[in-house]
Amino acid sequence: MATDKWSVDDVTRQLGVTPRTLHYYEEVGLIPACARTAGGHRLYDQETIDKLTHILRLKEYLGYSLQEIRGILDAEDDIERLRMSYHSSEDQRERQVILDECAQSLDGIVRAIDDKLDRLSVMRRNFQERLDRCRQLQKESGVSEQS
Amino acid sequence: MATDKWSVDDVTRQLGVTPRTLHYYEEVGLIPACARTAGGHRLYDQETIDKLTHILRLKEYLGYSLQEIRGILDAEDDIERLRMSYHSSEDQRERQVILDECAQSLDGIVRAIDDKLDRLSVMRRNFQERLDRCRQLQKESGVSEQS
DNA sequence: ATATCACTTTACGTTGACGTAAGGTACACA
DNA sequence: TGTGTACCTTACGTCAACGTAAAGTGATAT
Repeated sequence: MATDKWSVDDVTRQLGVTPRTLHYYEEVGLIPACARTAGGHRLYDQETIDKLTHILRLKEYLGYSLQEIRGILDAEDDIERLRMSYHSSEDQRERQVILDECAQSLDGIVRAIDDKLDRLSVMRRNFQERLDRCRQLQKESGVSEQS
Repeated sequence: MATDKWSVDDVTRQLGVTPRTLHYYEEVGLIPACARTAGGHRLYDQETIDKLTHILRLKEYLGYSLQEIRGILDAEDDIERLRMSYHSSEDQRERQVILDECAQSLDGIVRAIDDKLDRLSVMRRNFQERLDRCRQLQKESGVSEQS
């Protein structure tokens, strides 16, 4: 039950982003408004830091825009809420609808990643061939220099 | 020896970009200034279309900026020139230097793609697990509705 | 020949994702 | 209790990669 809190400086060091980025993500609603000290300084909890890590990966590795990321996060939050309220199940129909939406969203993401993996593999082969030809030229060039 | 030429409209339809994009890429030197009709309308040849295809893939699939892409294209052009002038070999030292640079550049790209592939795979697994859990909830929810 | 596109150049506008500066307050430490 | 950072809000600035509008010319089909 440590419920540790970290300052802006801590977070920026840990994640390699600027304070402005943290403020901006909060401003556009990507992360929730975090706790504050008596004087108004921000205090980030572990959950938010995890979320930020997730966001940065989606951005850097998958190339999603912040808008798209918000869509993904929303879908994930929906699932989490459903999972929490599993036994309260007020409206089963709505549960089903939300679950369908989430499954579709997640399935879309997985498919998109698969596509990306395929295309990346093709490009990898392509560049590897170029590199091989380049190395071949290097060898030939080296041989001709020996004479 | 057809040396066919295509209009702006042809190219934009084929590649799914706007005329402005073609103009812009020419403006910043990503593609060479193409041939024109007597009246000044652009005529693109196959080579330029191939280059554009390559550029768009680098942009979309690898997420490179136009600046980075120009660097890659330059390296590729260097290799091509070396390949063409193989037997004229004026300055062997310079050949070696250029070849080294190209090999390093290409190697860097391949490594970057490998990194990307790894990270993408990790994220794929991650989202797949989320999807599986979602599907599990769907099943459970469906079962409870049957009662 | 003429109407209708397609295309040209020039140049200002836009959007996302922050950068940066200003002016003031909070925190931590000696 | 001072003092040097760290942080706050507000707000204008920036940069890439185009979008878009204007005003005019070229291509083409009837």
